[in-house]
Amino acid sequence: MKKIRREFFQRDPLVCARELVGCELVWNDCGGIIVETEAYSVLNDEACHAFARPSSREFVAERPPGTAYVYLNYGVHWLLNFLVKGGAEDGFVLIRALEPTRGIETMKRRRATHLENLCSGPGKLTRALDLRGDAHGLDVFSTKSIALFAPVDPPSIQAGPRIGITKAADLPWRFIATGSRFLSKMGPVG
DNA sequence: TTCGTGATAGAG
DNA sequence: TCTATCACGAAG
Repeated sequence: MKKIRREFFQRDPLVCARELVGCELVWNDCGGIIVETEAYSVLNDEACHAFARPSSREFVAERPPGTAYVYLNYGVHWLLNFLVKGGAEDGFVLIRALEPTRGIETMKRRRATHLENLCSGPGKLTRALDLRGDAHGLDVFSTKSIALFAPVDPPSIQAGPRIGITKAADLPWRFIATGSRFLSKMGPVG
């Protein structure tokens, strides 16, 4: 496992989203292999926060690529994204599911459920990791508590439409590790 | 299928 | 102030 570099996030959101699948995400003592992501672009993507939110556009302008963008959804769930900028387009990658690898017992204590269900959703994984709003704005490349590692053997990846959104729902901007048992929705591409 | 929950933005 | 909206999950 090799730590990924900042240049990783200086490409198109779609490329970043695709290549983050297979990477290991570590938050303090817990973590897992990313098996599902979604790309969001600040350009012409109505589903992206930056489309309608000035504070989000400001975040994009002021922060370096690789910054964690964490927000509360539906008043209940924290969702983890990474800022992508410096390529042809700026955007975000939403982390949607993990295959748990580290701190599994700790995560199970937080989320009393079996392994396949532990991090199989964007709100579930932040809960399992105990990652909350105070992680918002942390730079992956200068913060000890958060880290990303590149895979030794990149997995086979499939693309499909994003989940749970109403705007621009037709774009195939969701990426999954083929055949993973740890996805937010089952089936090849949801 | 429903419903809770809270930050945000834009209207009044 | 108030209200609509939102990339979800769990119970039932």
